[in-house]
Amino acid sequence: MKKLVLVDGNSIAYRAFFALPLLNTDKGVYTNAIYGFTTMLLKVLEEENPTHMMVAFDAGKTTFRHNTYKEYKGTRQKTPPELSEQLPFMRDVLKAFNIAHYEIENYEADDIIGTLATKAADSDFEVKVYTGDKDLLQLVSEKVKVALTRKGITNVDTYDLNLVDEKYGITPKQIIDMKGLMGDSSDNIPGVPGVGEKTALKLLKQFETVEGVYKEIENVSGKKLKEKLEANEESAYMSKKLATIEINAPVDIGFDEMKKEEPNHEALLSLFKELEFSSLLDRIGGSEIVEKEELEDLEITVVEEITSEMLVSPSSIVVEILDENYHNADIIGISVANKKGNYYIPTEKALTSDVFKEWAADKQREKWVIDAKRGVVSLGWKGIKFEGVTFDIQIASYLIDPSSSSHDMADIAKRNNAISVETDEAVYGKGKKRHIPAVEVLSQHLARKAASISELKEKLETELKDNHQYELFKELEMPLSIVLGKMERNGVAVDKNELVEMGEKLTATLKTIEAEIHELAGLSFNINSPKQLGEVLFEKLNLPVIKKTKTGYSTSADILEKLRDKHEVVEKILHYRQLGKLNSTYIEGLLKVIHKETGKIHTIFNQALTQTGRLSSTEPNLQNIPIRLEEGRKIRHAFIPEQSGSVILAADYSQIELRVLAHISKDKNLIDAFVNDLDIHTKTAMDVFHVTEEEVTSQMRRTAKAVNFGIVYGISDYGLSQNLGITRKEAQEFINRYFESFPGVKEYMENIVREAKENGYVTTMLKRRRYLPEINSRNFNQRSFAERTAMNTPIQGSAADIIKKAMVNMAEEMEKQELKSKLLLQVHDELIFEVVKDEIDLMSKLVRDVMESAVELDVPLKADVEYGATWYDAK
DNA sequence: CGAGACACGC
DNA sequence: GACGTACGTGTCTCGA
Repeated sequence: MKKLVLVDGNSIAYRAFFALPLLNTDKGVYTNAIYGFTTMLLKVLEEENPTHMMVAFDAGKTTFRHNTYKEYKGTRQKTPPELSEQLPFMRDVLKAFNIAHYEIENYEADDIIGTLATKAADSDFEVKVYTGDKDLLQLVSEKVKVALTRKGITNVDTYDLNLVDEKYGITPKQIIDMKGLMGDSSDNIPGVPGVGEKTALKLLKQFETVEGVYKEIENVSGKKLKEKLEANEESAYMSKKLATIEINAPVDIGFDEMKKEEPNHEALLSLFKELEFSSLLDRIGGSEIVEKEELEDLEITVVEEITSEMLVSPSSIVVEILDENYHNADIIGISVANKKGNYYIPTEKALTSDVFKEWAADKQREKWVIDAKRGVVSLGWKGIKFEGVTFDIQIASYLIDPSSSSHDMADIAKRNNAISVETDEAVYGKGKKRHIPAVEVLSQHLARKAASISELKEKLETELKDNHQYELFKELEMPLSIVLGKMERNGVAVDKNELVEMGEKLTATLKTIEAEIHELAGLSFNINSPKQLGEVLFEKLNLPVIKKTKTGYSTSADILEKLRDKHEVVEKILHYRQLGKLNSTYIEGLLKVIHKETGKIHTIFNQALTQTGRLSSTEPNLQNIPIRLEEGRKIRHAFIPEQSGSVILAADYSQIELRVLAHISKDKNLIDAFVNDLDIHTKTAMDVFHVTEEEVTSQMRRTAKAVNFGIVYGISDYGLSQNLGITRKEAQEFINRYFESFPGVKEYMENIVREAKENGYVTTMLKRRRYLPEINSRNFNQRSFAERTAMNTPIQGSAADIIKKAMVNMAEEMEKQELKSKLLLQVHDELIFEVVKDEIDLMSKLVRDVMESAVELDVPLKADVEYGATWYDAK
């Protein structure tokens, strides 16, 4: 069977351009549309495996349709130059793929496709059309299917006769009539004003065509509608004509010319390289070739015996661990680079060498590293002190631009044009294939890493200084990494039996609920499968479908919440979900990560990940232990002090983000509220609803709280509406009223967006930086998102700065006073300590003082301190 | 093995 | 005129 794939080139290019962020190459060539277009081609070739293929483009500005209606596409904005400059590259891509492309004066790509699809169907081809334009659905027939881009570019819905009927309830031919009636604003086709998709479909069901409507116009129900139709009869006929795809365009390309040939592999490789499509190079199997030609062996010494001459100051050092999790993991090799040379030290040699250990522990001998914490903690587990780290290139890279996809050595080296370092994945493999390579390979790899640290240290240091971030680096993040390392290494004690017991109870309850659900549903199924659950709820039990996801019915908690009183099984499912989450993530999850030797839990804080400057925590994530619902909160009973008699002390900042907002916006009203220590949500409610304190209802306070939440997290009117279960309009109204009450905040929001547009980035109080390239995007979504980010990042990021500062100050103070208490965890606005009995009073006061004085603001900082026998009791 | 749905914290 | 909307981590299912 012959199979012809026809692609609407302009339409796909447009979709790709607006769907993807504005990527560009080192040379400044924009590539997002080319990239999207290319991934789509790859996918089509893979999935369709066509015998014939052709991409049609529009030619010129005017077409025969302009003779009918000179305003055709009159409202369409000019193609942005960032996109038009990409179009020639797409033709290059097609050429390399050996795919035909075609255009004719006076006709649109649609018409070429329509003509060829019709011809091909007659010549026994199976035809598939790829486009982002719904108009093309009129071409669907027995032999012609239309793949319509859905979200992004590679995601498509394939329309055949059935699907068109299902979605619209009409035949493909009637699509034209639909457009005739409703028009198309994007093409500036007028249609009948006041008639939208719904009305058009209703009319077509009754009268079949535009002609049918007018023939029996007296039978149209609704006086207004009839009037509108009568007044715009001419427009309707013209619109139908405009929307009709020409199937007899003067196309002079034969099917022979569309035969799909093998791609020109070399041309593709060089093109992808030029465009910097590294992930696509992988897909066409070109990455090995690329890397090999770059690497030249570095001169290294494999160390037999460590001498102090090798370990001069400063030295760059790499302590390599295969495992992502470095707690008590094997060190597979160590490399050192300095002015004496590049050294590879086999692990055993290093760990048993007194020279090495002495050097490592010597604060005076400078070390430059990548991911200091990783080295310090892993050597710590081996009983080796590692001090004197003055430069961590990972943290530097993160501070310079947190948005970089990763801050590992291969990445940093590549970004900064340093000597090339292979990716860990290329050297070690991934998944099952991960392994330690031969020593020649390993030593090269590690030596290259160490050498690139030396090579780049100064460059990044200068960049930090230029950005006024050196203090942030040197005085905050570097010392913080040591503090975090100690917290991780120390770990948190847990009551294993408590967890096991809770788990047993949960498992039993879950079994009961499961049985009840199966009983109520009348069949046994996997409640954890949203797919099966959806089928049971919406097909078997016929509950109303509120929302669909792209794979089926949505069964998320907020949807189930709305179905609560429709069927008693819903409540049970919600409960089952809640307990299931507790059991699998928290009980079983935590039991799994209890360390075999220490019996404690050792998380890893990622200090170089979030875009705002917050930390994150993994394996396990100790920043999302339940607290909101009592059943989950009980998990905190299992977090206990290591030493008997000690307590868990939790200190959290009260409203730190809103206080930061008051400070940076200088809003008088907000500053007053905090200076007078008011309940901020009540105060907001009073202002937004124009009521006195006594008149504030709990509902009002709840709304005000959600508004404050929205301000802090940078959510949109939509987000707020979802949160409160109100309409978007109402949400916008609340936001407006908020800004009326806090005009300084509004001014700040406007200024920060302007600043972001001018600089391309925003900063926090301590000069943390976040770039927002999308702030000037023409894509509404991307731009709006960047604008909200501009407003939010200084707030959330400054709060992160402040608590980090408090942590560093606290560690310093505790060391100075030689306290035995320990910092265990940080949860964004909260610090958790283990406090020995005779330090309770001292620590309670000290923690509060240190947190509240971490920085000086226009409003007071407030920290609440609580302690108890377990984390649960520290409330 | 990766993507998607879902749920937890701030 | 629609777009599809806080972040980060982890678990489970499901289809390739």
